[in-house]
Amino acid sequence: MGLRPTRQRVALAGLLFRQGDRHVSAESLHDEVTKAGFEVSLATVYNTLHQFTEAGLLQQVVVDAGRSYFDTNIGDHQHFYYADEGELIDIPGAAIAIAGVPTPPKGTAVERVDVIVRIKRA
Amino acid sequence: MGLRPTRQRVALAGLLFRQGDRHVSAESLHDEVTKAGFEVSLATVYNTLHQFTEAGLLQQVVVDAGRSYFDTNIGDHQHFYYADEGELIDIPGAAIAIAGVPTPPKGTAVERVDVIVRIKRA
DNA sequence: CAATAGATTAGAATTGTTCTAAGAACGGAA
DNA sequence: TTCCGTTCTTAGAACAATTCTAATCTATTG
Ligand SMILES: [Mn+2]
Ligand SMILES: [Mn+2]
Ligand SMILES: [Zn+2]
Ligand SMILES: [Zn+2]
Repeated sequence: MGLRPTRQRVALAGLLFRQGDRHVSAESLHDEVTKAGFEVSLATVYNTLHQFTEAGLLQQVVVDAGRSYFDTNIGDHQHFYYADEGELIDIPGAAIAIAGVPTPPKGTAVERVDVIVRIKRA
Repeated sequence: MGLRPTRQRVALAGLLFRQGDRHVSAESLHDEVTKAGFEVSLATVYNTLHQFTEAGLLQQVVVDAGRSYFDTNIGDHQHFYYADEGELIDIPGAAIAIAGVPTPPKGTAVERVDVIVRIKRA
């Protein structure tokens, strides 16, 4: 699965990786690439985000039923999720310590431990 | 918001709370209630699951883009998620210890900390 | 320069979820 | 007990997020 540097993929990669760490939804990235003057369908944005994820360039973070983000920060870290604003905020991996994860069921291995700290207007 | 014991709600509550702890999707519960001989629309199953959640009888667990479960175990606990089988397995709350959650942004407070241990065929 | 295999794209289809408005149940007044 | 305003309930329709599929494009090989 060699990813060719097509017009669509180059445009999306440019937006995703130019600046620092980003949390984007498929929809928001599609808006962005469209406003930047490129013609890319939303389906292609999804395809590309999944391909980049599979290639290890992105991480997918699922926060709500029917709402997921793609994260350019692929290092070990966790998230605050502020549902009122639909906003994801990074928590450095070093900050949170998770102890006591039990042995997973036979025949399986731990792939990733996701922590979402749900926050609310106080 | 007094919930009336309607035919639909009584049927759903019966299925949800008869046996031990359960993780159901709206779709799977709808199948179940239909097979049990009741006529309840899928929209009503969603309504009811959300009402029960708001009433503190259920917890919603979001695992994948477009896949969420409702959990009759409302105590403090966490989950293994076995994506290959779409299966959620409880981890007792006492097992996992989470330390070092940073202070949330000003004006917000922590509502809940969700931990999902994603497991894979080894 | 074919011919072929593999990759790409986006429209269409599907899935999961929420909204809305018509009807049903309730409670108070007469 | 009947009427009536109010609140609650339900499910069809609408919507939103995501995935599928097949037509098209690209690369590779002879
Ligand atoms: Mn989105
Ligand atoms: Mn479902
Ligand atoms: Zn992040
Ligand atoms: Zn559970």
